[in-house]
Amino acid sequence: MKRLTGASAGGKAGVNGGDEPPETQTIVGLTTHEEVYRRLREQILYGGIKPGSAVTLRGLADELSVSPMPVREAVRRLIAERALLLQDNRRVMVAPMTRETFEQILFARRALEPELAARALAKLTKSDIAAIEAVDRSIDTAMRAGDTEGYMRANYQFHFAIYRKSEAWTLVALVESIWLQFGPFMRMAYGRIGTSTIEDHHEFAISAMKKGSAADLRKAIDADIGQGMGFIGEAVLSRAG
Amino acid sequence: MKRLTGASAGGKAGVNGGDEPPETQTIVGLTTHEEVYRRLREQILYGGIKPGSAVTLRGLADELSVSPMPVREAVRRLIAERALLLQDNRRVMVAPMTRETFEQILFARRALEPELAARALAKLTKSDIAAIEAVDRSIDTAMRAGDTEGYMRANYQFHFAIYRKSEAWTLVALVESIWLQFGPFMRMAYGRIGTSTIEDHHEFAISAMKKGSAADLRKAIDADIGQGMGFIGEAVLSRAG
DNA sequence: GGCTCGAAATTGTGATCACATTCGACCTAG
DNA sequence: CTAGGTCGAATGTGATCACAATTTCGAGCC
Repeated sequence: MKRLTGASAGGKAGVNGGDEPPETQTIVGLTTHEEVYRRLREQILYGGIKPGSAVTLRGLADELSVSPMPVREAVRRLIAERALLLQDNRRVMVAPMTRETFEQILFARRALEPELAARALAKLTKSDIAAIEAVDRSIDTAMRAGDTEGYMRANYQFHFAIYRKSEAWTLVALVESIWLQFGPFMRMAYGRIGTSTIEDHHEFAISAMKKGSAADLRKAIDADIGQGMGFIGEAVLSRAG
Repeated sequence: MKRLTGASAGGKAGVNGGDEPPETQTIVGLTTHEEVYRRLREQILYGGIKPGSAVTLRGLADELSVSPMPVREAVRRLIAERALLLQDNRRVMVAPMTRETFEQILFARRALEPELAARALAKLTKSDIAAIEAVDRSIDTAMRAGDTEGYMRANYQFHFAIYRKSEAWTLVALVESIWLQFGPFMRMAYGRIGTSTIEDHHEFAISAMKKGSAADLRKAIDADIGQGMGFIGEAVLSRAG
């Protein structure tokens, strides 16, 4: 069972966790709900929580050994970002995917992500590109090993390492929200199909970055989106509407 | 001073407000924080809160005669939607506008909103169009009267009456988040320039809807965005970077 | 034996308290 | 008169309690 090591800044009212010395090795300066948020966000993004499965405030609180309060705030935030869905029963779950939602996410990604990559292009240094290449190699490794979560983490890093270089924070935030919404389904898709059949458009993207060609980079990103989302579409939406 | 009339569903622990009979005329079924959220959202969207001005949890709670708790959740949600900004001091304010943010919002609007309108086109009935025309007339009225807030409300209604008809909820949610981010600046812009000089692209949009021409509708919406955002750009960003 | 109804447990929501940090005003020293 | 410092008020964060609504599960009835 994971636990949030030690208390962070802010009010430490009431009894302490108990068995740990104060001032543990946690990254200080973060509020507890922020830490809970990041942890949940990762779990959702990399498929740790299956779509349709419900989460409860007290359950998560126990799991992370914190009080329900910071969990409430983290969950509320994730609901606002559409990573979680608040049902009419006021219960919280990972949102299921419909064909319509899927299609809209695909459109939004194609509209925003190639642009983001193009904006990043001018600001990419040699060492940035080298780092991105390294990430791409770890994608290949994970892919060949059949390590789905590793693949997803690396794939996320690959894309956002580029996008963040654009320094277009407003757009990056929009795209991150979109990724949160289809993350769980990526996991389902690769869990069903496997990672071995993925064709790699990242090579084209990297060579486009090296050439400094915005048009080629847009094309590569767009192709990558189309293929990745195609997988999800086939695997997840084949039977349901 | 506004107040949230009566208590809503959910725990009513401790002493009651005091002076009101139970079961007041409020819309029941809504949680308190949801109601607070909508109220704050409106204030932000229509410029009731000036950019850069700070809001406090207890301040808002007193203003609405609720406990700080639902305000916390509402504010947290608005922060996640980027309508409010959590500073390093952990204080909350309406986000200021920078040239970069402005430019990104403009891009995202142009990428998403014409598409949304085009998707709505097929589902628009005669009566829908008539209703939208009525909203457009109220825009004219407010414009001539110099009623900035009325103009903004009606303008918002005009756009989202169309967009919502697309039933593309995922995309609509993205666009709503974007509108929340530039709402306050629209108010500033019109407060400075006035509403009288606004050219009306809505007529073109309406005639495009009547003709059923998706291409024309896209063009009209795009032109409307360009003009509206141009106003904000000139008025708000003329001096600051 | 399958179904229904009711009691107990679980869950989300709101209120209140506790505390560390930060902001602001007032005061004092130069 | 200005700059620096100190103390009090205000604020965000987390914990705990209270309560209504929903869910869950087991006992009783047909």
